[in-house]
Amino acid sequence: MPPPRRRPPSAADAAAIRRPYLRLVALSSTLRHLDQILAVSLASGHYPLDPASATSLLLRYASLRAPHGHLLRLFRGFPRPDRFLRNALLRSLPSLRPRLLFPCPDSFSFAFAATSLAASCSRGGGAASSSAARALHALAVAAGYAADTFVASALAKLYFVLSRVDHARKVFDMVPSPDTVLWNTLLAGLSGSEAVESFARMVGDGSVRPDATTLASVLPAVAEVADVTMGRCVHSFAEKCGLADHEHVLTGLISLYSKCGDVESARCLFDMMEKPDLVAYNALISGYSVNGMVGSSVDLFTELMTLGLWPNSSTLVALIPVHSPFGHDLLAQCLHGFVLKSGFTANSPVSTAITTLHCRLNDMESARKAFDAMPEKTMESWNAMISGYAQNGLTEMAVALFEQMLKLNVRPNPITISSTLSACAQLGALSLGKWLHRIIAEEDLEPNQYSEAAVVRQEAKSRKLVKTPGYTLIEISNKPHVFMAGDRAHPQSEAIYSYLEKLTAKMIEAGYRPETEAALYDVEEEEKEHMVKVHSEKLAIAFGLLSTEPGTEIRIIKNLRVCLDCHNATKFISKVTQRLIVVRDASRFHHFRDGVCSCGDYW
DNA sequence: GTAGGGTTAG
Repeated sequence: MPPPRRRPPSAADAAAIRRPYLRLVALSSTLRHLDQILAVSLASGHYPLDPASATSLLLRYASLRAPHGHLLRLFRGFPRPDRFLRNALLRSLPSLRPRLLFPCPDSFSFAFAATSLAASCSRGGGAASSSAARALHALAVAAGYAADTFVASALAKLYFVLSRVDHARKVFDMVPSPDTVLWNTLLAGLSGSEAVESFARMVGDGSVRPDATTLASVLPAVAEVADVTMGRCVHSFAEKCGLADHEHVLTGLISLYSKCGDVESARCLFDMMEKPDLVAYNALISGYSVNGMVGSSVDLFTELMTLGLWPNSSTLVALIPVHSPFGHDLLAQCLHGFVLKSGFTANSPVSTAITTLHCRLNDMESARKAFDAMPEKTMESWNAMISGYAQNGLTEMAVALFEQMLKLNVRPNPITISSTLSACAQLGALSLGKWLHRIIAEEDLEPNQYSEAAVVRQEAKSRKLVKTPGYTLIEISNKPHVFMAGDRAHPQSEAIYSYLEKLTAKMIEAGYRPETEAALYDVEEEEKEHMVKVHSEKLAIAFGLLSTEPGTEIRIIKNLRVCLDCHNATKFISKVTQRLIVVRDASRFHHFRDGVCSCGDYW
């Protein structure tokens, strides 16, 4: 029997089914549900749908991540789309379709257009996106939407994504009465003192109320520029506003206190959280790591894994102890193993941290493996590997990698250049060094900026009220031991000094002559101290020799640059004791073996 | 039937 003929639906029919239809669409939780609704509409002669139903169907498809082709086909099924439907498609597609703006774009159109352009830019759009952004901005201004806070915040965000802070500020300045969201956009986009100043302006202005997003946006900037006192001020401000319990604000505060070195306060806030999420865990893990508490950081990592939270790249970058003064061979292997197994190898920041870690442990083969495994190397990746080679005395490898970088048309930055220059100097590769200087002069790598940087560093140093005291760290059976110059605080102090005395006699026999004070030049604070004081490196090495079996490698870490006399003495110590001694000082690694140092006496 | 802003790593 043929199916009964249906009469076409009247306007009254359409209105009657719209409400349950919209409800049905809103309740659908899978693409399959939506497909079924669509199929029923077609079969029952209700297609094409009215624009309102079509809009909700399209947005629901988009929110369930339907393929973009599907969204486009759906859209094209409506011969006369209204502005709602056009706006819905503009919002749902991942890159800007300027044609959808016309005719008669409204404030929704501009806000959606800016948002989709920003999304495509953050996925790696280049210079073309910048001109598209300016064109969109000009259209919005011409259409009279420059003062609309919704349009302005979307446009400002777009410019921030494109790193055009100047344009973003202009967008903000065009709005006579910015609302909280627009202020928040500005605060989130600016960094450091600029953000802090704008925050002060916002609060001082008094016309808008800061909310949790305001604080969450400004806290990273406060942490960047401020000391712990200002951090506490912002914290009490948050408390006064009743915003200090908000999860994101708490996370920002945890990060702030961690960066100021107050890990205890950070932990307190973390413990206040009802159910800390991954971001909160990451903030505290990072806090522990940068403050040298690698054990606590690993414990917290274990805790989050036990809770079934899966780490992301930030977790691993925070966890990998590239700042720790100690070597962590076993931890390095574990973490590298985890990165390999969990598929983070392709993540550049993670693999760069792994590269740096291996370089610091002088395991250049593993470092190179991690480096080579990165499908997309960032500037940081190149710099990590090049400076790793340079610091470990593999100067030719450093220069070769630098050349490879240039061949691949990757532009070096000042850090790359200075690492390579230091390698050239060690190699005595004068012509290559000169060539590099020419590159510096030819490319918006002004040689001045290097000398300026040096002046700034010097300035900062001389202004410091308390100079960093020199110390040396040595780890024996997983326990750290710290020595200062002339230190007698160590429980085995007596044994260390008497051993050092005997050792010095042997060294003198082998030809060692202690340097006199006059021979020292350009030295760090500790070296200026009176020569009768025994430098911390010598104490740490003597302790290491005493505490380990013959033949064991000695590995020490000095926070300042190793002095001329200690460098010379260590050469003799390696010879008379037949030990490999690895010293990491403030600028590089030194491998002392049989009276010779890998740095070739250049450091 | 449609909007804009956020916390963590380097």
